[in-house]
Amino acid sequence: MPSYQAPRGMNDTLPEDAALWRHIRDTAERVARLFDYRQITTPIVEDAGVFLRTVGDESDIVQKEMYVFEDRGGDRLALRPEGTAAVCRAYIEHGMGSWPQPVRLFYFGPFFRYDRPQAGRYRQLWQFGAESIGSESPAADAELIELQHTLYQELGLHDVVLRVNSIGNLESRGRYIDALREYFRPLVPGLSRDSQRRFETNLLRVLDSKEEQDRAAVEGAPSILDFLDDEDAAHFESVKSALDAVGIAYEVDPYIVRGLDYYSRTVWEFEPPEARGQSTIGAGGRYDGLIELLGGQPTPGVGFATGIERIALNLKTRGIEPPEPEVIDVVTVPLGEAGAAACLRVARDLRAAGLTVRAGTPGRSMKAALRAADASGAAYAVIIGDREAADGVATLKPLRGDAEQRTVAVTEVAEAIRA
RNA sequence: GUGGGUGUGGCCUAGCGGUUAGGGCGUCAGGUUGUGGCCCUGAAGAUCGGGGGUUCGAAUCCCCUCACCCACCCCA
Repeated sequence: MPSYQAPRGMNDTLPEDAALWRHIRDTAERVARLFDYRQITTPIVEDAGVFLRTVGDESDIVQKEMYVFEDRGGDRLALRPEGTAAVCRAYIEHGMGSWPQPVRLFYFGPFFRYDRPQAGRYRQLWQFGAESIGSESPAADAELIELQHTLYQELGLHDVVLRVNSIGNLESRGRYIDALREYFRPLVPGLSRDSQRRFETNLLRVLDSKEEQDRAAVEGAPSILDFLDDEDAAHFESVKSALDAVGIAYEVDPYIVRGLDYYSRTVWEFEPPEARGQSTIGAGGRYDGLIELLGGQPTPGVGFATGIERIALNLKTRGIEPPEPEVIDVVTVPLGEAGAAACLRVARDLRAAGLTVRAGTPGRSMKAALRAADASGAAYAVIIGDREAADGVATLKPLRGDAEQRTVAVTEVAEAIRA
């Protein structure tokens, strides 16, 4: 019988990565609080309609990446592929429209996409996201971008590049796509094979082509920014001004196209420099029509999501370590029966004093026990054999530096370590 | 979903038709009487991802399958 493996595209996060993950999560939550965003936790499963209605029938997420199943009661449920639609569902369900607007929310949790796995792309992925719902103001867009930017700065990802764009509203986007099609149509024979296919299946993706032979055609293509109406253009200008005001560097990239249908106006993404492949570390945008699609009152919103695995990957490649790695203060070395009992009592007292204590395994030789204690990285070994136990003392042995070991009363080990 | 690459004890890896499948790291034990880090010795641990086939003989060749990686697609 073959032994079990984790499901494809899903990973165990091992203890060695726990501190890094905790650091990312703590930083994200702390930064979110600095902007007065409050946490919302929604179920991992939603009615499939929440995503089917909002993400876009044409999108890959709906077409082929969603885990959908029927429960025993016959309801069609989906493992959530993204956070925004679920948060909006909660906004409507809990009447947040009558809260002070905008409602600022953040979340942290697992999401699921039935993709073909690749480095940085998983079937279960963790995201941190923030949403500001109820404000049409460009100030909200800029606030989210600033929040996200602050997060990366706090984590030490100083070199990530911010690219922003405006994709206007549905009508102007439609006009743009028509114009783009007309522009490329005569050029199709000269395009790469991939781009010829994209011309038919996903026109906007032609703009993303990395093929050298497409470059001239792509560079001459019309820009969506020239198709924005006055209001959308003014909105985008205000977002950029706000970013300028707080000194956040960005690059306007008219070729950014967010994957989800519900986006309008501002869209953005953060990427490591020189990155290829599954490299986008986090992305966001405005989704003014989304709440209405879910049956709520017309309500504007804007938000972003960032991938925890991709952040972790980038921190690792830059050699950034969590500030507080897991440390052991003390390892006990119990020798003999009386020593073992005394060790248990001392360990309990040390833990009560807030020290991390690894209980040494009784029955090992002292040499073996001390080898293990040393390898653990602990600062001290507390040795209690029957000899010490009889006298009510412990041998406190510093494992780092060159201080001498000393004998202290079992009741005073914590004080001795603190001193 | 499409195309390509990889897969040897927990980790890294040698071997690429006939080896008791070798090494390093790690783990455990020991180097005399209760004291670690270096060093030394020993042990456990691999049906060579899984299944099938070719062959007198396969980790080594072929097929299928699974997983990971890369590109596409798409995206966090």
